[in-house]
Amino acid sequence: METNAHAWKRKLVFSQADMLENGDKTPARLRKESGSSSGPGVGSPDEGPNDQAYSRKDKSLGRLCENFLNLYGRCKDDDSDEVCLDAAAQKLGVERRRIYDIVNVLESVGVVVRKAKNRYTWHGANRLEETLSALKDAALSPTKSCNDGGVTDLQFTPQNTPVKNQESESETKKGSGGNRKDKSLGKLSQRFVQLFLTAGDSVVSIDQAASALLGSDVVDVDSSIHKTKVRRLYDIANILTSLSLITKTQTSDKKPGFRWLGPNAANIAPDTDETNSRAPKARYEEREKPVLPNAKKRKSKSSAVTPTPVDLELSEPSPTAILSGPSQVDPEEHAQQWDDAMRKWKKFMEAEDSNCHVQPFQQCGFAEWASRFDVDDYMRRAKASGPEYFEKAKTWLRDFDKWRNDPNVESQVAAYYCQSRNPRNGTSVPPTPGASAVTPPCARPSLR
DNA sequence: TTTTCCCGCCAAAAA
DNA sequence: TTTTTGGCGGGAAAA
Repeated sequence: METNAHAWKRKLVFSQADMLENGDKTPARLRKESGSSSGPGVGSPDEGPNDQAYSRKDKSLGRLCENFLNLYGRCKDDDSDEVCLDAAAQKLGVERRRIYDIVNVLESVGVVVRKAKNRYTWHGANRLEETLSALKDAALSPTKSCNDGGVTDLQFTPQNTPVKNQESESETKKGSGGNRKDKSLGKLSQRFVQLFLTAGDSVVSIDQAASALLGSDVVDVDSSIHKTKVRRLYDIANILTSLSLITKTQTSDKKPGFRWLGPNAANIAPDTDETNSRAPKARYEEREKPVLPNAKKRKSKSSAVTPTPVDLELSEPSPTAILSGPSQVDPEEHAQQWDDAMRKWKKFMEAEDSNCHVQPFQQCGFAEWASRFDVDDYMRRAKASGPEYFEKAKTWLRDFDKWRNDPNVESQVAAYYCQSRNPRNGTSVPPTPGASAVTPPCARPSLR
């Protein structure tokens, strides 16, 4: 627990320091005098060589999203669930542009919903499954537009043009006629998620996803349109990763890819008309067409800001727990799921089949369980159950978090599996370099 | 070298 | 018109 708490604190303390340091509109990243990419160097001439130790991980969309979740996912009763983009940018110490990226992806899965200009409503995980269900439904019923049901428009243009035809090579030029919304990050995110929802638990490679989202007629992986799509997919993936909906992994041929960690796709019931009507209202609906002709160029008004220190006093909840908010699901129900997963795990251990693979991780249900476990709620209950329960729970949680947060957990699980199948020695050779054999944490102490 | 992805320009859309 | 939104791709950090 301590460790974990410290990790979170460290992360957040760093963010705060970072905010304070970069309060001006200039990114901490050093811009070369010789000029940035496009356009005149807008960078800051006064930026000295003194800001050293820049690490772009600390600026990543994923990290930023985590901070965003911390900020809005922990609302107490007296807090509003309204998200103001300006305030968010200010509190997080980033340019408004980055907030748009995050919010668009969050909106695509129903975590927030646009309420008005510059304002969103926070829904956390409340609508997640509904949204996923609607997305799955739309993916499976190509003739049905999600628009009808109120869920974020996706997969089809307002004219119901199938995705595959949306982007032909002719459309590659920026600003060219194609519907801008069709290329929006939010929509792309939904289509990306749909790939997982309809593909079972298989790994989706980034190239594969880019090709799928571009349409079957664009196959050249080196084309600029493909590269652009890949860039966007990384943006989206980082945000979805921080929501614990997906995790980075590799395909069988060592290509970068992602695996679904969210609610088990197989368990997400296709949307019915009835549920659809309750689906979150989101906004990629057709906006009124502007009557005005061209807009004007404008000098980039950096909305970055002088951040105000925000109270990010945290314990150590996981982003998923934050997202889930208080008591979404009975923790005892989760305990049951965990025990089931453990039982299945043991069965795998005893099975004759020694085909060493990561499947046990998925099939036992650990991934799903981990993504749904409400740490905050569980720990609250543990505390209420008495000091001895609380101590046990803390110990267990420390192990569990260590296990869960390890990026190599799948290969570790596989390693453990191999080890247990291999009686030759007690210290197995992990199948994946760098992975050490670990056991999943033992059964979670039951409360009262 | 390749992969990852931050960053901010600038155009579309909205007010 | 001004302001908000967000597509896009250069190019640098990280692997």
